[in-house]
Amino acid sequence: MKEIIVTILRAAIARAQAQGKLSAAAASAPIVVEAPKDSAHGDAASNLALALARGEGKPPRAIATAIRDALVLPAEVTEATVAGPGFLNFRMAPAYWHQELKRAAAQGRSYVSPQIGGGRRVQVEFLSANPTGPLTVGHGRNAVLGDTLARLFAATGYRVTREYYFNDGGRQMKLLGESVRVRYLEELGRPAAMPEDGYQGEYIREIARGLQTNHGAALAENADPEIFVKAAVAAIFAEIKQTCEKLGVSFDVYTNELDLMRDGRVDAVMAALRERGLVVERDGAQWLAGEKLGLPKDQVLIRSTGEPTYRTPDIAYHIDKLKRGFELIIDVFGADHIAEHVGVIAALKALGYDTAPIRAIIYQFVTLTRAGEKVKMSTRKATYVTLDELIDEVGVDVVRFFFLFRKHDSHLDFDLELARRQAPENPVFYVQYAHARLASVFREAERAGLALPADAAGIDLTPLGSEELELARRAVAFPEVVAGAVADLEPHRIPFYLLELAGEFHRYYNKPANRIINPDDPRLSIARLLLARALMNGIAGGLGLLGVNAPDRM
RNA sequence: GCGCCCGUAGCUCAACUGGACAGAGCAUCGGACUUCGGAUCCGAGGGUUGGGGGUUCGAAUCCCUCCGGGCGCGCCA
Repeated sequence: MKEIIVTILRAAIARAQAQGKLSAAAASAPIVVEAPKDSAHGDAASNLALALARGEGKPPRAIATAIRDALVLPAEVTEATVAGPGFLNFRMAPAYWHQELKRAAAQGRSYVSPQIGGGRRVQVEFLSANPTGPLTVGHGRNAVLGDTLARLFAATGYRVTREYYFNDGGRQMKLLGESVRVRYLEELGRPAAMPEDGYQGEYIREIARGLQTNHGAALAENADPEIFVKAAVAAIFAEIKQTCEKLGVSFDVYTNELDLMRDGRVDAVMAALRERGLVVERDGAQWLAGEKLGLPKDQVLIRSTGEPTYRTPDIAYHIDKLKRGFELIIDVFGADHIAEHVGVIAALKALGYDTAPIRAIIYQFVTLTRAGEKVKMSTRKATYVTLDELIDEVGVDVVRFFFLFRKHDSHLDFDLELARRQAPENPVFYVQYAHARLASVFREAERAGLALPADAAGIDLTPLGSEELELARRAVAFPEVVAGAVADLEPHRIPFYLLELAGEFHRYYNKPANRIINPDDPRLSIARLLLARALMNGIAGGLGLLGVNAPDRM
């Protein structure tokens, strides 16, 4: 639709120029066409005349009128009017919507995904939780955001690599191993002192018990600390992967810090930074020269112990990603890591890399609410709620939908009470119910001996009224919503759109006059069934992009 | 103190990235068809978009400033 309008507008500008009604400069103006939110303003609208007003030195409405007079409308467009301050509004012919509707019905749920990727390669790095404990609710937002972005890219014709990066070389790992060792000794009846920042969770004790089962008391003395670390990492990763599987989240590649350190890429980063005079030595440690990079302060790259901080491998990792030739590199992380990311990008730039392919999607924190009360989430305390527990409590569909039902910039308040409710005020069920209803209509149609012909092309859609064309218009706009969500990395637009589409359907469905199945009027019934098919494809397709089920019965 | 994000209806959040009258859900109040699923629908009240200035045809959106909240400012990640 937008393409059609842009084309005729461009032609109209040229004609108006030939008549001397517009200046030559007008041709270079970008033409923006959008679907107005209020359908009274037509099917498509352009602010072209408003945008040109300044350059042309004429009132917007006069320009709009000149353009309208120069328009030659093709058959698909029935009307072009000047409205409001100078908008050009267009109305499409019913036949246009009929054709689009048939396409949406025939293509199945994939009609919602425009093929805009062109096979370009995208890497999405997300979750990237270090194996120090079970996934938290906050990790859940990360996992669902990253996974859904990956699904969106894959569905729209990109080649996607889903990647999980974790730090297994740093101080935290030592602390983890030591925590396990302390619990292990305790299990053997030899109380030991837990390090100050040690991991206190019950899962540490379970890992320790496992070691006791397998090794008895053999690890009590002179054991390689690595044994404790490895046991912990293996056990915790197994649990993380299980939770991800439950959530419908998967990865293609796991990358770890230790490999980057062992094969010299971290050293290479240090050498390159040093070469450019970006490393200063102080207190026995190596620092990244912050001021030279426009950073607020210096940041440690190599500790005085000679071990790198997390920062240096992270730079090496991003270099690796850039070298792998992705056209788009997405980093998904929480707001607490933003300063770190800024530092990595600054370092990459200083080393001469083009960081344009890298785009960060930074989400704000998640709070849990139950009956209006905030649920405290502390790793140390017993009030700790794991992602696993959350999924068990409310189900995968609800978890995924709720995490996506906010712009990533916004704080997310997860209302457990609402999430548990299997009722209309729960948006997940509202959308799923629309799908189940539609499925039920098709079951009913079968009983009534009505079925859509395999080839939709021959179906007569002229019985559809204006209310039905409104629904069609909404359903057919879905691919543009998806395209926008991908371009701007804003998956939240999809659940919001789905809610609107489902709402419009529910309203339509509830009017007795709109009975889809009408044995007395098979022509009307078939036309409405085609509309129903398109709506069903849209809802199922949209939920599919989110990794949420579209049930036929509830 | 400095940096980033946020502030929209009583609550939780949208607003197509500068467009037309700022919209949904929850909560509150009042209603609905004897046929396709009432997990639905219709209606009502509720707003100076935190305050103030600016930019322009036009601002919730951009700029400045103040107020309030979150996160960060580790030889943790």
